Amino acid sequence: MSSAERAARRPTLEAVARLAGVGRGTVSRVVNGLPGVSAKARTAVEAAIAELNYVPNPAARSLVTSRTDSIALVIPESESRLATEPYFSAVIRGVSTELADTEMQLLLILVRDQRELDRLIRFVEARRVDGVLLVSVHRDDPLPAFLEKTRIPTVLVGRRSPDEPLSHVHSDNVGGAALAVRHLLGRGRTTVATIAGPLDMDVGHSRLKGWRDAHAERGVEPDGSLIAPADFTEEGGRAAMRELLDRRPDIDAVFAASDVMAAGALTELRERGLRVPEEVAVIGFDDSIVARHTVPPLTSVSQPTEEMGRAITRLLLDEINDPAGPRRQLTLPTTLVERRTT
Amino acid sequence: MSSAERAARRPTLEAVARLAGVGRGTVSRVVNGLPGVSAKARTAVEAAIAELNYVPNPAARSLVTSRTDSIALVIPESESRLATEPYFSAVIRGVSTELADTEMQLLLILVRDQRELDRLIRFVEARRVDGVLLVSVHRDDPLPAFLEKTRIPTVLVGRRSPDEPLSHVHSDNVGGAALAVRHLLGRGRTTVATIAGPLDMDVGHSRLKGWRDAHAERGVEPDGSLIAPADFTEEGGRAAMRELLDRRPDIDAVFAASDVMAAGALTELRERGLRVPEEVAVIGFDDSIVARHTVPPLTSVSQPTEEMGRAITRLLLDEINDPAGPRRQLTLPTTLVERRTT
DNA sequence: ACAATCCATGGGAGCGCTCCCAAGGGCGTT
DNA sequence: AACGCCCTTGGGAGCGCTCCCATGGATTGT
Repeated sequence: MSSAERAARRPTLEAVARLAGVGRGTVSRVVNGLPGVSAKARTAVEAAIAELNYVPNPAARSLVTSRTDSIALVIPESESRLATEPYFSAVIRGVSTELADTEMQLLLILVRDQRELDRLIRFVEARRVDGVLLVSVHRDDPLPAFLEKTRIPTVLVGRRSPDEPLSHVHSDNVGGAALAVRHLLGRGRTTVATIAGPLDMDVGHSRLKGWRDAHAERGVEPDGSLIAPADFTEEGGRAAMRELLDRRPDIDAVFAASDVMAAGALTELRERGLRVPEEVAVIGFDDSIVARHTVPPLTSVSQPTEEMGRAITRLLLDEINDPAGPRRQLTLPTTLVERRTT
Repeated sequence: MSSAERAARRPTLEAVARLAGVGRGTVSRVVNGLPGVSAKARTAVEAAIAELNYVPNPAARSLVTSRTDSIALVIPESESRLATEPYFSAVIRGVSTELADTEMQLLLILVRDQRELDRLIRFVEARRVDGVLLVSVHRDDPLPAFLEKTRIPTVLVGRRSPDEPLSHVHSDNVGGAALAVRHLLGRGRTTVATIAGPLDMDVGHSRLKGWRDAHAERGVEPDGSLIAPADFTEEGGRAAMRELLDRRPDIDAVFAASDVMAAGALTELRERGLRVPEEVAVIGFDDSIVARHTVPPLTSVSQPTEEMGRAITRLLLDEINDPAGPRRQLTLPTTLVERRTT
């Protein structure tokens, strides 16, 4: 059976070398696009590769180079968010696009409980990827620290705090939020509340800071009763809106730190019979598809989500190629997209 | 530097064997949970593994076993759909959940253009995964045929046609559609149009068939003017609704083959001042989050998307373990979720 | 024309693991 | 007491590739 097995087996470098009448080294050089191969040899090898339909065995390559040619995208989020947030899809698309002209592959790892976390840790320790992209970081998330310790190339989307040491990409959350609030204030709204994101995340803090900054520019110190933090979910946004309205019936505008939360707020406003935007103006953040679907369509701060996916990928590939280099970071601009809620 | 390098390098099986005072074979047996190891040897090996923090090198293992311990989830869709369809996220969650107590990893591969397709083909030919999950199959998609030819374990979500030879999982599209239309007809609606899915996909056909079946049960042969196919996008749904209304102003109900298309239809109805559900009732399909967000909230046929993700994964793992066995297939039930559009 | 270079080339060594077989030790049987 | 069996064990061979070095031929300079 040995010869039959051998026939069924995929061709190896060796087989190509024999057929092309050259040595293994030469084939390897051709396959990897390395210099130092004569035109004649290259042609012969290429013909042999085509004839045998040769494809290199990645495991064998990986064993000696100790590269895996793949990166992991880690999404540490509860069920609900991945379901709701078009944000993640956009990032995935960006990553995939940037990877398209690479030989790198994308591993998707959802971390929703301890079991999945352990699995990820084992995985990274086995160095089954060359680098890690981590989306949605919480202030005290143990994961970034773990990755840092392991010294595996890592790029975060977002950051734990303003002085994040790891490479990361984030959008100009402070600026974007200020943009939104400035817009509201500039149109005569006087009592602008905010549904903040989780305050254990830098996005939460930064968007809240933007809200504060815009007020400060006008010399006003907004009251704490105008702030209600929520958890980026729709139900959370709705509850926050309810709380805000109960506390401050005089609210005439709301800046929500995400579209999904804004959608929840809109539901609450509708329920209470408050007209949007006449009585209460609303602005969201993310400019996701939900913003186009609310009634009325939601004015929102747009961040280039897909571009963020591309950016983190680029930075990660850089870092993989030069792990000793400095950490990379990038802030992407935000813009205001006006629709009907303002 | 050789000794320094050696020190920095991760521990190998050999190192564990030395420390435990046993042979490589014994360590390998312990690591892989194989029988034929004495309790004493097992204990010694486990201690050594813990002390060295040993993690097996997957590339070395893969080289000899020619398994990769990973599967690919292939999503061959245009930008727009991945963005819009919560469907994909749900499937991903299901897959990930099912994989959680496995050592298998998930590779996500988006195939949006020829370049990405070529890349996928190379990838599968290099056998960089043990199996493939393919979502969203079109009738003449070359991919299933390619996978079949390559003889790599494959499970489809959906099917090319009712006699799909490859393993697959799909929901009861015919039954679900019939459920919806029966509901409409049962409530006194007389002119039930349908916005069909792409007719080059089995889902498109099957849901259309369900619409026909429910009419047939009542002995009516619905007119072709009540059918408008679209492409599962919101804009497509809206255009189809427009067309339908222009053709048949007497329509008093619409069954859309997806929630996203139903959302488009609602927009068009609102624009025309037609009240939902009073003048026109609407039912969607998928019961995705968009169904909860339309105004009014959309009645929809629910399919267990996350369960589909789990199911395809189970079937794929089966098929990987027993590639010679018969092809697997599974039909999952659908239910009607009533909201405010009926 | 001869030496000094340079470039293309072949192939040995080795990456870390699994597979498998031969060997050793303990036990039961007659 | 001698033999046979079974279970545990160690380690050689080999998976397919890259890395690197020694070799030989062609090229250039004087």
